[in-house]
Amino acid sequence: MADILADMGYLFLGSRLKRLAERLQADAARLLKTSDLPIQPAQFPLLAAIDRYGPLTIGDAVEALGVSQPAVTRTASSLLDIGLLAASRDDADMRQKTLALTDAGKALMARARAVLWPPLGTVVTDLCGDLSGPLLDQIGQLETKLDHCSMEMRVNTATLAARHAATGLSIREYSDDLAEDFYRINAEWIEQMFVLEENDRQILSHPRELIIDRGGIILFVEDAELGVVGTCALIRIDEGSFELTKMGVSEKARGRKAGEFLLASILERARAMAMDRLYLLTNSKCASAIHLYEKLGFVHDAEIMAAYGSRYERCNVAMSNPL
Amino acid sequence: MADILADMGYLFLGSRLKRLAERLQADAARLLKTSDLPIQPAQFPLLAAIDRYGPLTIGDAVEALGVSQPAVTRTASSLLDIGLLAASRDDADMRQKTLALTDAGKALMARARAVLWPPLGTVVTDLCGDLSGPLLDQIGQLETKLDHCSMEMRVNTATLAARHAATGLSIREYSDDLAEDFYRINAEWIEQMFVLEENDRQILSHPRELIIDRGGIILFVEDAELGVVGTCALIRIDEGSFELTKMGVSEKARGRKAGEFLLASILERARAMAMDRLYLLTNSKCASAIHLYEKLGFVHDAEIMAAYGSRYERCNVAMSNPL
DNA sequence: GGAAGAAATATAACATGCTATCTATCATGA
DNA sequence: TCATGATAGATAGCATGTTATATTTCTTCC
Repeated sequence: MADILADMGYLFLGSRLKRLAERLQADAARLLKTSDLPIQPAQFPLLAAIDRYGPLTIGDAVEALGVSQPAVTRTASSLLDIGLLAASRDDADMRQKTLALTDAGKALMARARAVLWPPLGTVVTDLCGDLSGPLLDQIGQLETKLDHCSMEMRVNTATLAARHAATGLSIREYSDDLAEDFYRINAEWIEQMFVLEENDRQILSHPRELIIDRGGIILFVEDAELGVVGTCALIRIDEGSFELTKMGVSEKARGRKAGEFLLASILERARAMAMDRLYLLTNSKCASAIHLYEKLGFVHDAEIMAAYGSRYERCNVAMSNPL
Repeated sequence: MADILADMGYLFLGSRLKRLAERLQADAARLLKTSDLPIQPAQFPLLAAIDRYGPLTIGDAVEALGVSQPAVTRTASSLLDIGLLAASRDDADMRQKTLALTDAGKALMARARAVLWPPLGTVVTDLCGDLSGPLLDQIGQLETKLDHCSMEMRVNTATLAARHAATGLSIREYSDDLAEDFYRINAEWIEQMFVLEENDRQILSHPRELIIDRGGIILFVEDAELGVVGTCALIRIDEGSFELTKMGVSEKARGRKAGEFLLASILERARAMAMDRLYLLTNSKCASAIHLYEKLGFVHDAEIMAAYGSRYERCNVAMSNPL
């Protein structure tokens, strides 16, 4: 089914912008919730305006926000109710009401500036920086990008990345010049704990053909000094089923949460792909890995074990992620 | 007071898009009303989708519109209520509901295609065609344009223009190569009925300096065969007051509503400029002009007469427009 | 100094988007 | 064949935008 709003072009520009805006706002609402900033997205601009310009009357805020006066009045009321704003009547003019941030309001804005704005700003700037051409084209491109990976996921990933950047770690996408690293890192731990099965060798030797080209993903974690120190793959098994596999972190880089960073990153990507099922197969000897899987939401799954357990000799544990 | 949404750039992109979208939708609502299309702007995409793709189930429509299922269900219900859509349950699957246009719905869409889409499409395409650069810049440019003249006004003007285009008339903005026409057309009628005062001569000789550069407007009406046959100006007297003046149509072009077209066009522009007061000064000898002024909303105004009546020798009638 | 109009907010009513959840029907598998 | 889960749509409830209008307070002018 085609998209009528895109089909009609400029004629339905208003509806299309609204749809895009709602989508961004819905993501913003979820981000505010996960960042533990207990406000609604529409309340943010008013707080930001007062934070930036100092105390404002309702009328000032109407101008600063560019929305209707009743909208500002309602937003202000709700912020007064939850104690983020305080109102004072001016002696000079008892009609006016001056809104100022309370300490709680200041604290909230400080937190927002610290934890939400940096990743959000980066993500939106990057997202829009790539766009080009006429307005409608840019909107179409933006919609396509968001279809592929929502704003929320992008911000979560960026947040995670920022947290680890401080420790010198960063995530890289697959490219052919990383194929060797993919082999090396996995061969290292597999040979140490088990034996390389033919199945392993095939996949490790042909990552582009057997993983990427079939709709899978490979990510790497790179240390600023040590280079590429970890990798992990999602292989598409059938239409909506993916297997998380070939996850390894070099011994020299252990103990720095590189594995957690990698796994969390690939899970973000997985969630953005609307897959039905994500599972993994491993062995009870890999206790620390299993602990990590559990930490990030995987649960033991007998059904998966029964269905796929025979694919590797070494497999005796199966887990799935509810996504 | 600055605009916080613009100030914060990409960070508040969602809110900014929403504001812009609401603005366009509000204008669309007014246009639907004035075009006597008794529906809400959000109902339009559903009708258009069915009109274009044929009968749809609710589920199909969800895909086509790209909004949530409850939104589609509600829109469909309201359109069923007012008789523009008809629903039928499919024998094959009693859960599904197929929506089709009724005769009334088809008639409405036909009318919309005939009277609303052409001017709306033209206006939005023109408006967005001029935009360039990154997304935020284009949004800013679009906002500025709409501040200057709303979507609704632009469409009304375009509609008017289309109606007159059929008779070979079109409106042109001031440009320096039309300065001669401005002088010629006004000198013609003034000299015929009165005498050219020094005041007139100044203004007619320096339209850019004395009108355009001071925030005023000059429009011309052009005939496909006869060339420029009429003109009219709005002069800014002070901050919010404008005087409509120097309106004339060549004798050879009378009787073709060129004057009405011109005056209606400049009034559209005037309304878009949020002026406090718009008045004109004329003489009771100009009976047909006064009739036209009255037709388009001007009323006799003694207060204006008292305040400004002495500016021209020939003035004995003052009128103002409530805008 | 008091009435009238203007200005700053508040309130009401409605349009529309969303998420979450309910209901009715269909499809599937023991 | 019937329970069970999936699917299509309906409903409830909220967020947030709008316009129209009411209320309170100020300003201005006779």
